Amino acid sequence: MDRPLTPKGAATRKRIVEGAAEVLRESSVVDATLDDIRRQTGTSKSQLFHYFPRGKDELLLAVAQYEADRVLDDQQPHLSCLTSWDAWRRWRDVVVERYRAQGDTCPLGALLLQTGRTTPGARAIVVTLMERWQRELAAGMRAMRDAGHLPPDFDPDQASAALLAGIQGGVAIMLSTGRSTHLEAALDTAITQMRAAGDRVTT
Amino acid sequence: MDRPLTPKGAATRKRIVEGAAEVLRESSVVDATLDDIRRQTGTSKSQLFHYFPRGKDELLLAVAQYEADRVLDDQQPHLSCLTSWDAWRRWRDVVVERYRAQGDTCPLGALLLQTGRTTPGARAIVVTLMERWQRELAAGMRAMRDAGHLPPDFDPDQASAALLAGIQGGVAIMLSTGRSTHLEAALDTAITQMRAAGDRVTT
DNA sequence: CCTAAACTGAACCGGACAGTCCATTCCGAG
DNA sequence: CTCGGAATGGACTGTCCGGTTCAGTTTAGG
Repeated sequence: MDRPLTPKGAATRKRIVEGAAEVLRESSVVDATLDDIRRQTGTSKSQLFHYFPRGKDELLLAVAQYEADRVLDDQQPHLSCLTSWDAWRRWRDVVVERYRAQGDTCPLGALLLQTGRTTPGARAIVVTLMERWQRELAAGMRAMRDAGHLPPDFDPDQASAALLAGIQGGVAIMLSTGRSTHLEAALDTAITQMRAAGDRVTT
Repeated sequence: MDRPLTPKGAATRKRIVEGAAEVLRESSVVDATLDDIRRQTGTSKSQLFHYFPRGKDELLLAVAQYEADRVLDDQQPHLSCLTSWDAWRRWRDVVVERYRAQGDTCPLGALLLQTGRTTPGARAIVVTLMERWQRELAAGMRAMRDAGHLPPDFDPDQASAALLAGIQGGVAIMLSTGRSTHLEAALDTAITQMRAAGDRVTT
């Protein structure tokens, strides 16, 4: 991650990453070759290795990081202000829509399987993504609790962990079935459960 | 899937599938070569193509089916008799233990990513697995409802979908983090939620 | 301009690996 | 015993693809 060099070469690097991401989305990771990426990005082999000296794995890792960043960005600004039931509902809709649009490709998952989960780099990307994601959810839950919409004994840590798991599984199932029912069920039951707990406190 | 031929050559086929499954578990799918499988199973190239004429994909698909069958088998007999809170708890423990033991390999997921989700065969395997799994969960919930442990307006279809999603996501997260916290959170909140609903009916 | 360094392009290499081919062995039926 | 087909072994091959090399071109600073 040394970057002493980059006037406009940085733009090229960015173009490579984004182009590679596009290639990896439409074709499976196993099928995608460096030549495909080269063609798509209008670059050549040597550039790929110029910007990613350690080869394909390094490039894939960069793409993985790029995709990971997009995951949370795509949920903004809703994810960061889950302070009302209405906000939760809007966020839910955004998540469902985002993954429904993504269809049956899971760029991140495929990438990480390719580079190998054992690779510390790959592991780190997904771990920090999950941590940040869950932290946002838990923060929203705490806000709701502090505002009195949830009972004081509500456990945001466990609830956010369960919700995150439900989202991941819902997306995974959608990849195979093509239906978003499980993702919606996971989101809806989680929110319904919270509202039920909230009703109990107001009663 | 023509099987007019197999006195005890079928045993060889079985040996190949099981040996291949073993290989695929310890090494990633991308790394595993036919030679690895050949070596592990004590067979030769020609046999692999004799029993799986359509090549590696056909073999991988057979292994995927084998792994898929194991998933539910490993949860028996608990999965099929979720008729008491105690049974639910036991099942929960079995699931957590099973996946914790499996560690950071996901044979099925890796296989399906390799053969491609678009392949009708691969899709079918995972879809039917999910359907059967969810049906078992929903059956357990209905049994609990009929026994009066859950309120009549409890929706087993949605709840089982959400629970299944939570399990899948919990396992997926465990693959990257190595921690089973999310899987446990998903299971525990689902069961806790059911018990809370049940308490409401008895009150 | 000029020159050095950053950048680009394309031909090339070497290894790995799925799949083929044929020779050999095994086994059961007649 | 023997004949035929199934089962097996293993060498061989064609291809694909990550990675290298090097010669050519643009860019920036003086």
